[in-house]
Amino acid sequence: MVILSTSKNKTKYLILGLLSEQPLSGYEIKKIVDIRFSFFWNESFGQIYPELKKLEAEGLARMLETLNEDGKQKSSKKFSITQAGQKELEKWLKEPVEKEMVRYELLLKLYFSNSISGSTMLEHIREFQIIHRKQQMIFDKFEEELNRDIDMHENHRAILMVLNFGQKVWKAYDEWCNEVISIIDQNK
Amino acid sequence: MVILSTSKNKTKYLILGLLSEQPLSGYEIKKIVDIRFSFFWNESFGQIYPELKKLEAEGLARMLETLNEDGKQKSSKKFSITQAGQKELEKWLKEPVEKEMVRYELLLKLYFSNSISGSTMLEHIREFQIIHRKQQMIFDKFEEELNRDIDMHENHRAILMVLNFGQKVWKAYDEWCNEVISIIDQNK
DNA sequence: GGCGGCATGTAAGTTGTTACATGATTAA
DNA sequence: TTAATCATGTAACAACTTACATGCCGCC
Repeated sequence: MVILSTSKNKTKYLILGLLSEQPLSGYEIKKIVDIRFSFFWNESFGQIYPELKKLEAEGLARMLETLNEDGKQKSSKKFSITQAGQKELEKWLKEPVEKEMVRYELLLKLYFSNSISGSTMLEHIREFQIIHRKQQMIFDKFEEELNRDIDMHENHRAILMVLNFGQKVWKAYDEWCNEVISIIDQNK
Repeated sequence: MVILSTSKNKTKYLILGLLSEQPLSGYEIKKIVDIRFSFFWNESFGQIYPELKKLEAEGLARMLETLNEDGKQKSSKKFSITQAGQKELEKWLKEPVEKEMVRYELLLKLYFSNSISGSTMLEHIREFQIIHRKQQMIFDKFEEELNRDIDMHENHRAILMVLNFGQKVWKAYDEWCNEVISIIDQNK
């Protein structure tokens, strides 16, 4: 039995990465991923909460005081990163990037589209285009925001690069949609 | 308890889709996915073999004769699609496309790259670029091949569109890499 | 008083990966 | 004859989703 220690479990590093910026609760982590990362990452509560527990047990994260000044229980449990956690994060950041994982159901359907009518396929592609155009508007808004208060995040420059990836790839999606739509339209 | 029947299990449809073109064995399915679909899909043996069994049990696929003319056992088990299977495939093809799923570890690392040196990040991006340039050459070769024997597959046109998706998106990757590399280089 | 958002958490199920076992055939 | 490739399969595990339970808080 060969033991391989390639760092799978990416949830761990996502959480450590976010905690390295500021203390956060599980709920806040989920919100950030949904809003800012959704175009290249996803996580569910079912992964985040257990992982936070595990990180605490391993000494990579620490739960902050859960009492208010008045002695009452706070509603949310915030976690901060420990030194060991920061070290673990940096170790992962230096490791080679594993192949991204993608699964485009649209392309699968298109590949097999012989079995259905062109107009059905057309609908699928139009739907794809609409959804991704909405995301493009979100990119624009976020980029504008970032350019306005330039020092909101110290990792401002890196965020812009990530955003730019989305912009470029989503633009490619859009152009492809236009091309494919016109091809299918001609052949109807 | 609410039962929702959105067709998850995509392996099923991938197999049905491939079988709708020609009878195939599990091994051949895996090969096709690895070679032709790898840029937008993946499957492992651990999914394919059990799924084939299930499809047969459900009457959506049928195992072909496993004896040669000389009465000896063939080494591979080929499956063909049944009428019920073809119907099931078409049903799925008409259903709305579910959101594609993507996970770019590179972007996650870039987002958190404050914690590491620019040169490490640069290496990651160069590596990403190299890997994807190799894929671009594969796209080119496959496209050329398709344009040569124009009737090799009856779904020739659809395949070209799928390929074109890869071409466009991979080009966007490449341009992004160049930009990001030059930005990081300037700031070193 | 009820609704929506905030907030934490888990149990059950599904999906997907990996390592391993096994054996046939082919090419050097 | 030995290594590679073809070929099938499964068991154990890891990852991930989903539905559900629970309760707070503010506000209309």
